[in-house]
Amino acid sequence: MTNKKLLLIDGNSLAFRAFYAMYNQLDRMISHEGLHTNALVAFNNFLDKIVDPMAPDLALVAWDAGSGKETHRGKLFPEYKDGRSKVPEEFKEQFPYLREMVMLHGLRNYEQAGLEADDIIGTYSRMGEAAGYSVIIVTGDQDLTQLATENITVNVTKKGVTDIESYTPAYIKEKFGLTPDQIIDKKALTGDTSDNYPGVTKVGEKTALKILAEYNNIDNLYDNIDKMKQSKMKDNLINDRELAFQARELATILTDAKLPLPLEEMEYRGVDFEKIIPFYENLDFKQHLAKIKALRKSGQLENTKEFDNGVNFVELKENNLRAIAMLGDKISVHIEFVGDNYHEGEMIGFAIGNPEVGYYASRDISLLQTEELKSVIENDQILKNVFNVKAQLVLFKRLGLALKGVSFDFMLVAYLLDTVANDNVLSTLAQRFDVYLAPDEDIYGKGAKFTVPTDTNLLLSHIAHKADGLFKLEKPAFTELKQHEQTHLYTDIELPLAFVLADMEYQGIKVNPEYLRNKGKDLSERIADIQSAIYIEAGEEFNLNSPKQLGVLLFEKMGLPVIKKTKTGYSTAVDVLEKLAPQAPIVDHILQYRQLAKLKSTYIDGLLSVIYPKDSKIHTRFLQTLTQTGRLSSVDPNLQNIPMRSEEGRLIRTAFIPSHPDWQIFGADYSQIELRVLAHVTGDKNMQKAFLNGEDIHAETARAVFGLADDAVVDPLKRRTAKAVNFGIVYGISDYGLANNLGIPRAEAKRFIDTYFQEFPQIHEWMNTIKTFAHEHGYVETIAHRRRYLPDIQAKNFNLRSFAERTAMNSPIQGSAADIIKIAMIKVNEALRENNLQARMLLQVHDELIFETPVDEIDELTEVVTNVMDSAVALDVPLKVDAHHGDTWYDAK
DNA sequence: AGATTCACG
DNA sequence: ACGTACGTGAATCTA
Repeated sequence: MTNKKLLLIDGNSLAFRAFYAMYNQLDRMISHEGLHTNALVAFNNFLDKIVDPMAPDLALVAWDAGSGKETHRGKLFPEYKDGRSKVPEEFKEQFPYLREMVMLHGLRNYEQAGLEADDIIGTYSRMGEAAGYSVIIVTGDQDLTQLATENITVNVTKKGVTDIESYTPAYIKEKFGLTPDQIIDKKALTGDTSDNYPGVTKVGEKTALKILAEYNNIDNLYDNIDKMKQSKMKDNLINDRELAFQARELATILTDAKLPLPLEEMEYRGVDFEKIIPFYENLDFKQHLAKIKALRKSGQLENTKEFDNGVNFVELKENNLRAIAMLGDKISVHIEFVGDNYHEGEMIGFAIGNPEVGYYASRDISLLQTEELKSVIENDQILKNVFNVKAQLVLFKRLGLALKGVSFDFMLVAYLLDTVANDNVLSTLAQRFDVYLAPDEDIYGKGAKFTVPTDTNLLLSHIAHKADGLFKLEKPAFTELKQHEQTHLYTDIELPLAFVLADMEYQGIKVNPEYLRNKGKDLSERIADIQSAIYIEAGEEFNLNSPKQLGVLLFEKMGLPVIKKTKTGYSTAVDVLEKLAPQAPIVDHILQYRQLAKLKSTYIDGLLSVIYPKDSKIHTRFLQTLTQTGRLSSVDPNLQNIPMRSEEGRLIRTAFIPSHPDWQIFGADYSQIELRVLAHVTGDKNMQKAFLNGEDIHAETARAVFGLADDAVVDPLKRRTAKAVNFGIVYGISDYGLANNLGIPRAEAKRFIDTYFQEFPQIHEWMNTIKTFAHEHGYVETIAHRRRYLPDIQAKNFNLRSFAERTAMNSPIQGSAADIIKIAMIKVNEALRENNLQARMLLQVHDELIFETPVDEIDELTEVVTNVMDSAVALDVPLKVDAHHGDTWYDAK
């Protein structure tokens, strides 16, 4: 059905692009022999990513012979290519290697005296077309688009060498309104500065397109030039008539050159792995060598013609559904969906299977709902490998299925192994384990150009490869997990938590859009009022949302003192504006404007835009594998930063309501969890005693730091100061930071800290111990062995190193608190089920859990939730939980 | 795409 | 002497 393929590559223009695509790497990419390799690396990427997967039947890389002077164009026009800047030495030295690389990738090099690469390509493209081939041209030179026909596609690099724009006659028509032939006429009129031939004076691309739209070609143009209305352009056209016809000749690519090499001699042979290894070694292509090694190990290098033949898959159809039952008790499952948001992203295909039996894949998602598939998906005795279990759980829920038996989630394991290197992308995470999968970008393109391939084989092969990759990854990933002593963390915390989170997200939280809309109207009016007041006070209108324009007004026009600067100019952040407020009434108005504008755009408009009309609910996604500490984060929308601190903002919470009548919102939060964790992990007896006695910890800290009697009443300022010190300790204290926060001199801050450490000596000791541990091991751990690597702990740069040290102190605290609430969530969910409660957990906000519940369950729920939470993990200090409920989230306080 | 600002724990 | 408080996400402006 598909034609045989002839691939023609414009070697010079692509090599040139390759060189400049990685020009910024020039000094970094030097082989041990001192050879620059930037163009070689980029060209090799092009061959790996574009040519090898395409597997053409015939392939040729055409090169220019000599400087261009001896070519037929040079003879026509002696100044041809004069004035070209000299080819850089660093580029020239890579040329011989380029040709060898081409050969080792199984393509033929070709050049011929008197011809340029484009003439070779022009001629062979016509020969190939005549012989019935689909011809694919790849070049960096847009002029070659003149060669496009129904059977000849011209791919022109846009950026770098792998980002390509495909020119077909239809595309050229759409883009320029021209036929491929008219590309030549366009060039005749505009000329070519880089090849040093002029066209018609003052005619550029725009004018040329206009002329051609009217006259079709330059023959017709000059036949009718007398009838053209008098204009400067007409004079130019008449004066430069000769130049135009000369330019046309120069721009015309030969399609009938005499070329001795017959098509049959261009057979594409694929990569010669034997010979390319020493070649890569010589150039220090470490990445590529690793890739080959991995392929060889997995036995994929038997057949060198097919670069990628390791995964067998069969398209699943109605008539072979029965085969699924024969896969056995261990499989990979993967539903592929579009975008990040699995609540709404379109499911475009799936694969299921294992290396022993093979893989079954289909675009037809409804096949998953057949009895044959359902009985496998929902069977918890059939163990499954997946990537991102939470996403797969939600996708299956959307299909009415309950995925069970998941044992290996590569995304979760990879995150636990190294939060720093984690980018949540299967193909890149797999590389760390020497498993090579095509990046999604290679299959779908990226950004606005994302498209699901129409080629079913290509799509299903990609998905099947993912499923297969999970099998290759399982063993090495689990081995490392065990070495880290993180098996418990994975099996008993993160994996079960994913199921809990999937339920919460899928359940969603109900929102009252009416409330938000009314609040929005109110805010709009008030924002408009404040805005006009500000404009009057400023004496001009400007963009209030622009810190830059605001800075000019406040600090230049009004001459207010500059308190803080940012990288780009004056800071206009709250703390700065608050200091300026007494000096000018406008500043206070700006602060009001900022607050209301934030509420309107982020919380009113933002939330309204993510309510699902179907159920009037918001379905956030909790990112389980993102933070460096083990906390969750929440996106689309973020429901972990709904306003609370200001009353005006807190009212937003009124919009969050139960999904049934006679239900309420219920919240339970840990009190001072991080300080309790601090008391536990440091073993500090004084702080532990405060918690064991149920003291107000900040007041107790104040008594210690200010040397007050045990029963002394603590005034609010001292308590506030002590609270800030406590926070500072948790954040990995420094006198500078504390001084800044409290607005006190550094020396005073230092005294607070010194006294604090005297009063809580084991905290001091622990801070030193943990920093030493980080220096020695390069990472720190939580109570559940959650690990955070700190590569900067050895940095020479003071800032980087200090930051790493503070992180070493903070992460075990913040991370252990995260461990605790995660364990609590799993246990709470179990307890709800065991107690036959209808209440549902909806949100987690780091130290609190939000539920919706029937009113008549509230007493029991309070009992169950607080008990489970405060006993989730046994620490050396008690955990305290407070619970609240009300008709809306706002009222649950 | 990066910087700034501000919302939360 | 150095000069940042820890962890996040969204909206907006600017280049």
